[in-house]
Amino acid sequence: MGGRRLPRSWYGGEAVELAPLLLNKLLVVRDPGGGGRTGRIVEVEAYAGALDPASHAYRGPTRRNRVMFGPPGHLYVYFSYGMHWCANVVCGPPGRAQAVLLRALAPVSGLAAMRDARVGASRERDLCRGPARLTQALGISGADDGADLVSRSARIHVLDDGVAPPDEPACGPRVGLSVAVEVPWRFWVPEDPHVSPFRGGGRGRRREAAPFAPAG
DNA sequence: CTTTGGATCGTCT
DNA sequence: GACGATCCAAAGG
Repeated sequence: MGGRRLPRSWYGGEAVELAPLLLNKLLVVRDPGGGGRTGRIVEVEAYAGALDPASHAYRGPTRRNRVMFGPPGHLYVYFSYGMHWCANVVCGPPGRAQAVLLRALAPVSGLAAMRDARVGASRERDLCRGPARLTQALGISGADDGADLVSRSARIHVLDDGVAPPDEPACGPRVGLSVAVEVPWRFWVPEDPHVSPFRGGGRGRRREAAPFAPAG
């Protein structure tokens, strides 16, 4: 599985700028047996910390969100709806609590292990289609909250295998929010079948991402 | 394809 | 005590 790790400095940019650059990168989880599970990132959402009412970090540090307030290049994993795990890449300058939520992957390797972890996913397309599905498929859980993606010995890595991000990533509103509903900080690879379905009315389209600060 | 309702519990007010 | 950065199955077009 070729590809090089990205240095910590790479994660230091603003979430809104980094999110589209994460598209087409590889998310790799090393399994104890020596095998691994890999998916290509095809859908993400940016969350801008204290500036963003939709961010878990909007109201300041808490026990749950403390990892976001630390250095970039770590994983923020949270427990959702009493039964799911979702994973974010922490980015931005330390203390800004910015993060990029990983929403969907195109499975690349370790498909058998993914299927074992997701009994009931009938189609390959559904293995990693959704933020909680992808953590389940790759075996990411609360035990990985705070994991360092940059260190050589890490269990979880983000790799650049030379596939460039889309020239024109699609973008649109983020999914599942009750605030900042119009802010178009969800980014995905256009036409990719592994992107999760949008729920909440309106379709995303190709357009320019809004400037950094939310309009409201 | 779409809509609807239930599951389930940590987190923060 | 209320509310989720969700998923799934079931039912209807």
